[in-house]
This record gives sequence, C-alpha cells and structure tokens, in this order.
Amino acid sequence: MHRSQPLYKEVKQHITESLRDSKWRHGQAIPSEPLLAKRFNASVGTVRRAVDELVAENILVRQQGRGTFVTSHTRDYMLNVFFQIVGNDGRKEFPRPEMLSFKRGRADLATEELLGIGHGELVFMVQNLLRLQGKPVIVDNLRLPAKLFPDMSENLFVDRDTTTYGLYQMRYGITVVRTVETISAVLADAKTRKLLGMAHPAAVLKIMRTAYTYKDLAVDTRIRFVNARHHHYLSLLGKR
Amino acid sequence: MHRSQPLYKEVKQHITESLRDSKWRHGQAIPSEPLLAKRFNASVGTVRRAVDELVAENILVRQQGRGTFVTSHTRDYMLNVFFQIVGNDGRKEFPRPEMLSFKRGRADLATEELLGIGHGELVFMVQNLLRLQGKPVIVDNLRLPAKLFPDMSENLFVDRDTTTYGLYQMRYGITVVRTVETISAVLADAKTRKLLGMAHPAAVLKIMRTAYTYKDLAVDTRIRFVNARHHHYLSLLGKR
DNA sequence: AAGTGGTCTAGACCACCAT
DNA sequence: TGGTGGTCTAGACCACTTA
Repeated sequence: MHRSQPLYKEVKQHITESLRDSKWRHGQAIPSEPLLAKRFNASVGTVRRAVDELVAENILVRQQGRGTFVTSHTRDYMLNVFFQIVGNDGRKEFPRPEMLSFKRGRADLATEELLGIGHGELVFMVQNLLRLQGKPVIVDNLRLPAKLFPDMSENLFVDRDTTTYGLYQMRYGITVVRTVETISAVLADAKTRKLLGMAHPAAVLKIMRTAYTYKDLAVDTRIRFVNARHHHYLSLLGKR
Repeated sequence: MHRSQPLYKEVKQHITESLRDSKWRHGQAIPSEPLLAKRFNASVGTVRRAVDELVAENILVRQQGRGTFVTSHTRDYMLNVFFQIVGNDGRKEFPRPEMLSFKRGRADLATEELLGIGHGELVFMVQNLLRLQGKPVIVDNLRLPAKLFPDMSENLFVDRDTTTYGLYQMRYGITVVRTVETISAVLADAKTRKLLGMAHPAAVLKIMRTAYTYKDLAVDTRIRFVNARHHHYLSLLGKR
C-alpha cells in the first residue's frame, strides 16, 4: 500500500480533529483502542502509536484499566505544564489572582498580530495581580479576542478558582495545547514598581506569552512583569 | 514472567550504561536493532521502544538505511537544543566567544553544592564574553570541577570553534544530556554594564545553569548575564 | 468477570543507503 | 544486493479498574 503519510499520523490527525470539534470533551474518556482501531481500519498497535504521541504532547492522559481521557486543565495540570515561576527555595505554588481592571476595546497593532486578528477587531483586556505566599509577585496584562469568547464578562474573572486556561476549556471548550514565551529583563515603570512593592530602580522579568489551541489558532496573549527577587523562571532542557 | 521493571526500560538502561562508559563514542553508529535484540534477549520491537525514548531525549539519532548514532554536540545541535537566546527579530545565531579570564582554584559553597563536589575541591573558573551580530550580549561565568577535566588548560578555550559542551564531548568523552536553568532579572553591576555597553541603571537577565551528563552527574555550572535589549530568551511549552 | 491500557513477541513489507 | 531503520499487523499475556 502506498501512502503519502503514515497511517498512525492519519489516525492522530483524526483524533485531533475530533478534539478540536469538541466531539470528545475534556475529562471524558475517548473510545477504547480496539474501537478506534475498528473505526480507522487500523490495528491496535497503530492506534496506540497515535495515542502515544498525543499523550507525549499532554493532550491525552492514559489510565490503566480505566481508559484514555482528554486532559483537563485543572490547577495541578496547569502548575505542572504551563507555570514555570518557582520560589528560590525551589517550591512551586499556585498564584492567587486579584483582578485590577477589565476592559473591552481595540488592541494595538502588535497585539493584533500576535492574536492573528484583523485591524480594529475587539479584544478583552484584563489586568491581574498575582500573589505568591501572600506577596504580589506578578503583574499580568491579558488580551483575548472577543470573537472567540462571545459572552465573556468581568464576573468570570472575579472569584474564579480556576486558571484562565481552565476557564477557556470549561466554558468555551477551547483547550490550550502550547505556548510561546519570550523572556527579557527591563526596568520596571513606576506603576509596576508600586504594584510589586519595589523601590527605584527595579529590574523585573518581562514575559510575553501567546497561547495556542489545536491548529495553531491563537487563544490569548499576555505580558507579565515578575518581581524575580524571591522567585525565578525555571527552564529544563534536554532529556527527561 | 514477573519483572520489577519493563524489559524495554532495562534495555534502555543497558544502552545508557554503554554510552556513559564510552563503549560507543559520539558520532559512531551503535549496533543494529536485530543485534541489540539478540544481545539483550529481547524482540526487535522491544529494542525499538528503548531506542525511541533515547531518541526523544536527544541522546541518539536515527538515520534510515544507515543506522542509529550517538548524538554529536555540533554547533547546530547545541543551537537547537541548549541555546535559547534569540534576536528580537526571531533569528537565532551562533555566539562568538571571547575569553576574558581563566583561573584554577576553590569555588564558593553554592557552586560546590551545585556541582556536587566536596568542600575545597579544585574547579576551573572561566569568564567569557559572547557576541551576537558583533555586539557583546552575554557575560558567562563558568565553573567546572577539575577532577572531571584532568588536563584542562586555557588554550582549549581560546580559538576553539566548538561549544563548551562540544569540547567536553570530544576531548573528555563527557556528554551533556540535560540542563537546569533558573532565570531572574537583576540590576547589572558596573563591570557587567561596561562589558555589555549598557548605561546605569540597566536591567539584565541572570541565568544560572547547571549541566548534567548520564546518571545526573553535574558537569558544569554557570551564571550568565544577558543584555535583553535586542535579544530574549525563548521558551516553548506544551506540544511540539 | 469483563473491559481497559501495558508489555512483548514474531513476522511481513517498505524506504533508504551503501557497495 | 544486503543491511539498516520505518511502518503495520495479529495475537498473547499481564496489571489494573469497575461492577
């Protein structure tokens, strides 16, 4: 048989499409491997290979004896996969968010480019202050395209006990699968210094992050300023 | 058969041990899969699974029709796997190093702890200035345990056209397989500002990195200060 | 007990590389 | 042409979860 693409890649793509189209919702089990094999006219081994890759990408989770599940963006999951700020003592902790402002309007050109939206399209702009161990450590400026989040409102960001990505998934069925982060160091401006309780002059981490769902669709973009005096960004490269 | 560990994990461990003991040198082909299968009393499929994991960890490289090779720490490989500083235009470039100083002596306690060496053991201390597009961008303070690098000398760091990790591999058979990086932002001191051509006050990235070889043995540790005005640190999380 | 994923095998065929 | 890795299959048996 002559194929332009290996069968397991095709199976993987079919599964990804079902996820993108919300055929299987987060937290639910997908069909068993023998069932998928029958559906895609492939052997169980081939299906396993496709699922293996999606598991490696944190999109599916296997549980022996129970089934294979669509990853839920729980707090713990987020902490492990997408949150890289740890205390200098090595401990990682879930940040406590406080919303500072919520607006709807137009974004600047750079933001429109990052989000891949047209000029003048509406976005939501949310500013949050994140606390770790009670102290303000991160100022977060979030931008999300209004068309992806039809009835987004201020209330959803207050008193939530989920992450923003968890919110996207639970309420809109949008699952963030990867992010791109750009990290630099800048002198904090007066407002940021005040929020983070830093004296002049103060160096802070500037982290620009854009999040993507299946098919490389941008979901949100944000700029974070981090007081890196008692915390740092952890990056692991290579094996493991 | 009852096993405490899956067979493919054992095979993987055997292969890793052969690599650690330099039985197979970098750039060389390891034995073919049928041969390994025979040697370890396993099926080819099981050997493939072990090799798959080592390939995913960038330790081996497959080449269809030719064989499976021990990864060589070429410039290109380093750039892709361990070097995360990119220009703000998105371009990545190989840095040009200039050695500022080379010393042999005792390290401070923190360094001894990071390297996992005893108190008072000798280390080499190397300071380099790294240029990108001709401009000084990174000040690198390197520490390596003398006992791992017996006849290390200043000359080896001058006029080299390899990376430090490439040097370890070619001359000492030591292969770096993973690194741990800790990133924060600080105000640059006068000396660093001068080297990087920055005015007062200046915020720089402070990157502390420790590199490990097989079996979690620390190979070197370094502190880098990066002028993040025209460059940044790139971090990709999640799938792909 | 039935169903799920986890491991392992043996073998077929294909694509690619060296000679 | 022979050897290498790449894909795919069919089936056995194990470990775990649920009912």
